[in-house]
Amino acid sequence: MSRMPAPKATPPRMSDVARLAGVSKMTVSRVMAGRSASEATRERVRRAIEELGYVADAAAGALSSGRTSFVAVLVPSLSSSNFSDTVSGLTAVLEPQGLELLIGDTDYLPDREERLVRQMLRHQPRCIALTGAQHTDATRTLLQRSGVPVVEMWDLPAEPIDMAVGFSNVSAAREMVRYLADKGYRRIGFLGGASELDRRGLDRLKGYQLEMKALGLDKHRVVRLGESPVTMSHGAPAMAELLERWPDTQAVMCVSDMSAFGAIMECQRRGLRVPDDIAIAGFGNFEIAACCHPTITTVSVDAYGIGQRTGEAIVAALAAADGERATHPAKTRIDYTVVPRESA
Amino acid sequence: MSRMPAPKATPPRMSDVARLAGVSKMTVSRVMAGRSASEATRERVRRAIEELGYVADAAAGALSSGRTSFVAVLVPSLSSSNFSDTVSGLTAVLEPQGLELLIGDTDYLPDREERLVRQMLRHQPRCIALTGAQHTDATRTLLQRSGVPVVEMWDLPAEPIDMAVGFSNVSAAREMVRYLADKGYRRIGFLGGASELDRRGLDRLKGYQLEMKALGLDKHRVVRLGESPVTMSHGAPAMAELLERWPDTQAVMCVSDMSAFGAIMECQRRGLRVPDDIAIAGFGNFEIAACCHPTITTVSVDAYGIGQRTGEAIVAALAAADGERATHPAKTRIDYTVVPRESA
DNA sequence: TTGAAAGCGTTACCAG
DNA sequence: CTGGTAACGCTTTCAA
Repeated sequence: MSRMPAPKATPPRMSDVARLAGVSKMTVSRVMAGRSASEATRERVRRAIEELGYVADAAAGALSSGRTSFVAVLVPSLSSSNFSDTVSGLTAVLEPQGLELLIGDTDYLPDREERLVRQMLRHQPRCIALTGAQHTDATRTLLQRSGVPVVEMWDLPAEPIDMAVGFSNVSAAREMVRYLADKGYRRIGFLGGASELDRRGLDRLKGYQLEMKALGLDKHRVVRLGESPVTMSHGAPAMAELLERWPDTQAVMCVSDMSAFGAIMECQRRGLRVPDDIAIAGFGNFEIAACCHPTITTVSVDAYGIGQRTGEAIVAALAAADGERATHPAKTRIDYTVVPRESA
Repeated sequence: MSRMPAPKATPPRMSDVARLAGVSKMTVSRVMAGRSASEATRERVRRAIEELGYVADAAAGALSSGRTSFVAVLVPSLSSSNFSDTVSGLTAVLEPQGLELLIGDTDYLPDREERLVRQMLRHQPRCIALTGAQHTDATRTLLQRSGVPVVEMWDLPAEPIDMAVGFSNVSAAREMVRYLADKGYRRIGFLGGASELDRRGLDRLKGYQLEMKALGLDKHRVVRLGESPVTMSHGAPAMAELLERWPDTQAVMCVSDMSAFGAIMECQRRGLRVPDDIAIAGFGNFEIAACCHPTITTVSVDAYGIGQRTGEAIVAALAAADGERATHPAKTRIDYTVVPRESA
């Protein structure tokens, strides 16, 4: 098989299509945009497009019309299933609107977020969706000046930059503590909240501490271990350390189902029965929580739904920018629920 | 907190920066590109940019220079950790080159891939990375005509469109069969390969069948269940069916660690010990395979490495396009290895 | 329903 | 080292 001599010449332009169809560029443009044109013309143009394999240049269109079809999304980690689910939810809502996602992975690093925001801004996105409410000052200034609508996801900051779609990680964690306390557990530990960069993890830790205190229980059985994103392998050593320091612990709450899974594995290795000898709870309702043995008691958060609602907020914001007096609430609260399973 | 009256006026342009710095647009352009300019001028321009919060318009730059900094990547599923790892590997190599990823999720649907390819082509990407070698005719034509270099990942087709970075899923599966046979297992089953759209899954099934036949063993203990992406929940019912139909099975090979995990859970539920009563092997070396109990014997594939090598292939292709006579092999073979663990 | 001309904001190219 | 001018490929706007 010989490599083709590259038919690269130069890709066809709209003017080429126009010439072949015997019409003006404008008519081609109109046909492509689905605007008024006689059926006959339309057909001729379509045929010319097909024959030449014409693909319109988005940059030229954007420059000329002054608007792109980009929506920027920044998540801390694409490999966390909850964030990729959020991206799926966003896609589901935005794609039918003809919007395209510009996806970025901040790796939980505020500086990286700043770099990415600057980079995406160069593409004139119609809207930007960020994860969390923690941003560098430069990022805030950048966003402010750009005038691009911003949605913050996965949290409910007191003062969103613009809009927010999420829930209180503090409250969610408190609810889990109450669930465990209701079950009769008193000596409850916490695994996670290690990274200062993962605000949501820290908030869950804070929720644990606040509620334990409110219940008059000891809130110091905390092992902060492992960087975000939280993976399964973090759970085992953290659990080991916790058992080392507080052997009489009755229940352990983990910052994520991932670490809860690792913790359970560690218990099995030590011959501890879950939940008979020690109860373990997770957070996030990842697939594994329902599949492993014992199944993991967790807090279920609709990650895909966060994406959908964010998508809706974006669509509303764009409509509003188009002058249509649409009002979208600045904050959209997402439900979460404690899901009782076998492990706690 | 009152909403700002939108300082949207109109974002600053390069000409605004030029005026404020007292130089021409061209000088601003040069400074931004890091090209020759006296230190004094450079500093004045930088200050003006800073003061105005100027962000260059990528579309205008692309139109003018005739080149973007986009690289398009299409994966079947962003929520599969192996593909998001590949994306990470790509990012690691391409970002330092000033290239930006345009990420798309085909959902294992060839038609969707075609739509996405067309959409990405509108943005004039410098290169396109696809997953697998199965594409619609229209997709191939589209790519061919565009003249954009293409890298196919995760497979090694006989005739790549342009370049390929991957491995033979057939061979990898055969190797796992040999491993199991060497361990003394004879009645070996296979779980997966259900979706006609997941070529890699089908290839693993084919590898199983070929090698079983080569070894003179019965290759019919196959349960094809569950659509791609393969999730944990697919494993349990598939395992149940297999045990129902062939109760004397000694070992089971799964199309993915995800289904292997589900299968193991099903065994535990039935009181079957793994591997004493039945051995189970996975594919992919996902994190769970090393963390669960028993740990899962699997085929390790360097997903991140596929991304890196693809990134390198892309960089080479771009250099070649720039006239630099760089030669990059059309096919890059990625290693895989059977990882013996507890489950088989 | 269709067409011609005028830009959109940047960079390439050539002068100075 | 710096500046003017002419594109880049499309859509807007205005006429016909």
